Amino acid sequence: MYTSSEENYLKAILKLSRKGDSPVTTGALAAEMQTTAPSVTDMLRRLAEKQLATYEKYYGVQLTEEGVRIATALVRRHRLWEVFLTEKLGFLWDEVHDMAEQLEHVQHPELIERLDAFLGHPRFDPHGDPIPDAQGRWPERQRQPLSNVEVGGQAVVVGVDDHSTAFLQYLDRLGIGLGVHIAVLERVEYDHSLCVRLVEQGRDLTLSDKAARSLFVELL
Amino acid sequence: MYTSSEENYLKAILKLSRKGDSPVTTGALAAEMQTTAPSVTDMLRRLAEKQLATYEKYYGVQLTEEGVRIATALVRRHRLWEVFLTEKLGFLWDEVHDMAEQLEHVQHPELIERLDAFLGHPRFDPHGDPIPDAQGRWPERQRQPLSNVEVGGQAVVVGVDDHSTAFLQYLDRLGIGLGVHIAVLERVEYDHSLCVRLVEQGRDLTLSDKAARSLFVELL
DNA sequence: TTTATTTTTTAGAAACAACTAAAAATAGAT
DNA sequence: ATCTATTTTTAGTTGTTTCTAAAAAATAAA
Ligand SMILES: [Mn+2]
Ligand SMILES: [Mn+2]
Ligand SMILES: [Mn+2]
Ligand SMILES: [Mn+2]
Repeated sequence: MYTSSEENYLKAILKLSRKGDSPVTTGALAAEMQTTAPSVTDMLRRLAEKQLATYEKYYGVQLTEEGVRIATALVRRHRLWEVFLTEKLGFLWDEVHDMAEQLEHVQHPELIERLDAFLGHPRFDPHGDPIPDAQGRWPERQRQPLSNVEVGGQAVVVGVDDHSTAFLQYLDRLGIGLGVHIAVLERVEYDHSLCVRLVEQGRDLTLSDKAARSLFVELL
Repeated sequence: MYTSSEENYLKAILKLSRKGDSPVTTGALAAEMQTTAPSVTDMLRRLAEKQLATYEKYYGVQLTEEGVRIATALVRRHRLWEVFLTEKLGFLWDEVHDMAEQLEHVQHPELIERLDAFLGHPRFDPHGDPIPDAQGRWPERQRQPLSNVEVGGQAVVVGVDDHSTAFLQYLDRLGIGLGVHIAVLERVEYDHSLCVRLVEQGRDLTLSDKAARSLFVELL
């Protein structure tokens, strides 16, 4: 129905507008898509032409209802494939994104619902990100950065804000992953770094403020 | 590395040349790819340029070693995905080809080997077609059309020559699928149709010559 | 061996998706 | 309000993949 390139733009526009920056600017999209501003302008005209977005010159772009529908379905496909790759094929959470970027474009009316059932209808992906359901509804979960938790508080890791391989592999080496139980022991006032205890492993370690702000947790 | 279009042409050239028509002609490729002769000529030049095929004007095309390697890997990916779709997601054998056509182009160094292991290293796909191994070797099986089996002979269905939805759904309705045990009861001389018994179901039926020639069996 | 038919290639064009360089519009600062 | 800096759009180009129409080559027929 739509090209992979069009779909990637729709997904990027949805991501940026859900982050709050709406309407989405040409420059923000160029940065997100790692391309140039003229390429973005071209595509925005095509998306508007196809009624997937409303585009006003020098102002920005917003998805139409149909655009949101398609972009949300893409996020659903991307994240379900990520679950498949980790749960069924044994890939690590830092390895699956690039494959999912390709798999999400596979078109078939029934495929993704079968995959969803095969995976047991997961609500969150390997990075803790919500998976929209078949109707486009997003599961909600009250999560916050670990850096917000007060000293003495306890929480469970439920997501990451930074999806880079470097950060994910660093977390692996520390023994931190989704579901890990963390107790905040101390906050260093000098650089806001955090001393925490991994409750299950019974191991203490120090996290930089940058790392603590990139970890999402649910309070206990 | 290569575009989906290039990969599709490589796969088609491999298919036709394995069928015996080598070198492959522009016309045969145009028919196989459902496109026009000029499009084929263009692509053959590009494939030759990239050392994936040797192409001589007005003569035909042959894959290079690298071309064979890539095309064989594609067939492997296509057929492993077809196994996944039937075995794990519960699709029927007439539903999986179009999805596999898309999935086969997903690029990743480890993905297909992980999928192969997850599926238990199958050697044949849902249509009975051989799945090349990671080194590009094709499993062999001495199979023949059901129409060749003499009266009184017994055989097991191991493949189909016609992959059309119409034929596959017709077989479903008859109760014929891979692994079904067939006994040939009688050959009608008039139109070469075949009276057979489905041994497990204990049911007798008549197959046209066209159908019997499209069914591959292994003799018992 | 000409002639006619079929097949294949060339020529030219269109749609898509990307780019660089230059012009235009907007936003920010004096 | 004017000038400056940034952002965005326009213009022009490239590469890919497809097509139709016309020319050229190969094959088949007379
Ligand atoms: Mn991802
Ligand atoms: Mn993810
Ligand atoms: Mn197939
Ligand atoms: Mn098959």
